[in-house]
Amino acid sequence: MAGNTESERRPDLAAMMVPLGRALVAAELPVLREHGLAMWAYAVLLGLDDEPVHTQAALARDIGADKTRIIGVLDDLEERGLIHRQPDPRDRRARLLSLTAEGRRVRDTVQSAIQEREERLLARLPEEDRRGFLRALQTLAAMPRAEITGEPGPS
Amino acid sequence: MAGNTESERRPDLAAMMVPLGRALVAAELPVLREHGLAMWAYAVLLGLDDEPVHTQAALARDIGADKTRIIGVLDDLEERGLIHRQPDPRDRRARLLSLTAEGRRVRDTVQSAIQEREERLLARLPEEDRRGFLRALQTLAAMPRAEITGEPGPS
DNA sequence: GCCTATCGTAGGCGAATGCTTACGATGCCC
DNA sequence: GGGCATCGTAAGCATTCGCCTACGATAGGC
Repeated sequence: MAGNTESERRPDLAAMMVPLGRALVAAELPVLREHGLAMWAYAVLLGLDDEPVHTQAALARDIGADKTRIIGVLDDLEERGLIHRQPDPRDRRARLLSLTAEGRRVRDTVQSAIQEREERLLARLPEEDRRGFLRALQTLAAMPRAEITGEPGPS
Repeated sequence: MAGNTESERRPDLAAMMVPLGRALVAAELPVLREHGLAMWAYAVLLGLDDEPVHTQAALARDIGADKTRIIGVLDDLEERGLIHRQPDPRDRRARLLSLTAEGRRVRDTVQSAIQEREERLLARLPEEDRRGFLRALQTLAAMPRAEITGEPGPS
């Protein structure tokens, strides 16, 4: 056993990760619905988080959406006063995107509610596992996709 | 700040887990295609893993698929000699499902290739994080879905 | 024996998604 | 100032997925 510390058979990472992800999303949905947000709308609020400016195309890329598919989402969020969408004076093709104060408030409220649920879940893990889990997850999530797929990527 | 060891802002679990899951699936696809397997077919091979017997409906439930949607997959796998599908003598409505020797071989080959890639990825994590990550992931993945969503479940 | 439920199979519907094309407005390189 | 690229917008297309209905065969309770 000495050199074989973790040779226990385990399921594939994806086989665990994907259903878990689905379940976590399902857990988010009621919270989002309470605030009248769809998943993509929430993703937009999160994507606008720190970035002060943005162009719609860049935002779409960031949150893994299609450029043409978030337009309706942005329309809705703008109408509800959660985001600003002003023409960029320096590039009149682009629209500057930012959260309104209300948008920030909604994002914080929703994210707090969601993460509170998540913390309740994480609390059931042993302390050491939880820390490693969160650190590893953040590390992996921050990796460029090409490093995970092993592809050479779009050279 | 003493009692606040991990208060660093972190993304939502789902926001990390879902894209990561997608990337891991994308990493699996070339391997699967090499062996002529679609994702659902691989899921079936994995689902038949240890269970000696099965009914198609139970298998579908296990791998999170629709009862009516894996029929074609099973047809194909049977035709290729990777699974057995015999009528159950004790319940002539049902079909007993099992892996053939060849099916087991393919499953092992593919899974080894997949997990080898995964190990290369995991190797980039610090040892302690990796252990906690894998343990926590297995714990969470083994939880019934209702415990994650927080729903009372289908009582 | 009847009634109800389950199994496998077939087909279809509606929503979501990724991808593509097109178009007018605009910016940038040279 | 001409050519090319990018931005936002609109529309369409093919695929996938979850879900639902239906149907014949069969089990099982009573």
